[in-house]
Amino acid sequence: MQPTVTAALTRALFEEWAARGYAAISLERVAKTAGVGKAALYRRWSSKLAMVSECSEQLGIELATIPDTGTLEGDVRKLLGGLRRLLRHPIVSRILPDLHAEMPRNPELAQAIRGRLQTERRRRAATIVERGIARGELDERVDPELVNDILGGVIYWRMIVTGGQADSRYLDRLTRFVVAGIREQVSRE
Amino acid sequence: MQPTVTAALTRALFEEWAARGYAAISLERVAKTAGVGKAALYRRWSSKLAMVSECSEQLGIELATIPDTGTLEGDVRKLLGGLRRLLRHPIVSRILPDLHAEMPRNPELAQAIRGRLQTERRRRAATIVERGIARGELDERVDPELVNDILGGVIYWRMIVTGGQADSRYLDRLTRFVVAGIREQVSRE
DNA sequence: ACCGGACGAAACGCAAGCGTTCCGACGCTC
DNA sequence: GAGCGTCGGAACGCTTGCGTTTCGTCCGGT
Repeated sequence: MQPTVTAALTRALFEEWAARGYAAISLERVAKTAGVGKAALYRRWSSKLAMVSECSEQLGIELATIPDTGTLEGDVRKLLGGLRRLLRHPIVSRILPDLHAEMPRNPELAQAIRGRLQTERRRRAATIVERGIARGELDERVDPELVNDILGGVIYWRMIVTGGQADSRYLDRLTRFVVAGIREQVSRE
Repeated sequence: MQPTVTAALTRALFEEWAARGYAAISLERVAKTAGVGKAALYRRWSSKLAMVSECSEQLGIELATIPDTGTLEGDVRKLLGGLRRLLRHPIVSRILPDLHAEMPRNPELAQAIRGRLQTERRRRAATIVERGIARGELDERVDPELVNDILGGVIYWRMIVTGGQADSRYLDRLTRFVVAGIREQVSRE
């Protein structure tokens, strides 16, 4: 098993996925793109689902932990900046919506993804909220789940769904929006 | 051209779309589901793309205008409630993410969708903001675009991407969050 | 120098689905 | 009641892609 061949196949899979969409992935084209025979592919994975499931797990790994900037607003801005960088990636930006569309139809895939990407994301939102509480910036009743939805949802919607861009000015406004919302969420309850 | 046949084909297309995903739509199955010969289908649409493009335009029509509740908070809550009802629809909730994944790969489809759904959505967000300004609840510098992203993005993310549910309590908190954010957005600029 | 495993390439049988064509049946209009 | 258009159903040739198999080759270990 040559590792270079495995790497070439994995990279080719993501290219094919981004270009054609999940359902239209052809392992024939993947092998050809990788400059590899089909036999080498089937020696590693038994089917399309097996290959996709295993390779998908590499998607969310690069998400670094959020550095502590000292303020809630700084942390939020930093997180949004990281998300923007991720969603700008030409491969990721095409694969993510495809993945989300496929998950309800493919329980095995859904389990692999939810177990990895989303747990990680939730953890990061929780970290930010906890820091805010520890600093005294936030009431302890703030719901990390809602904060997580807002941090992820708005920028995902903006960049992926509507195809709009998110410049620094946009991120700044969004940051202020989110911070104000987090504070207000509890102060009136 | 029997209208009942056209209706049966259209309905069958959406069922097939929701069940299999855009790329895996089979017009053979669509015709069979509709209880119709393939000839009847191809007498109406020249290809899969033609059928999907035309039928897609029926998706966003039902979006009613937002009733004026008298307060910004009431309007926002009403809009979110309507979105929740839409996103709970079993067919819509499956087709929408599939559509968003397919749009970057299919310019013709993208144009049809962006021209209909998104323009309509933007208009509704703008209406709410304008009412808020007219009532004196909002500063006139509020950016309707950002408001639109937040209204649509968070609940879409919550219900479609993460597969979570949005109960009334969640919508109430989200409403407070959004209203607070809208106000704060400008007051500090 | 030899031997075995992984390699690229090509062909296999099979299934699905495209868009087309032909058929006989049914219903409406004149 | 004769004629025309649409209907459902079936088959057509064609392409794509699956997963398998068979080659001959190349490279690394002993």
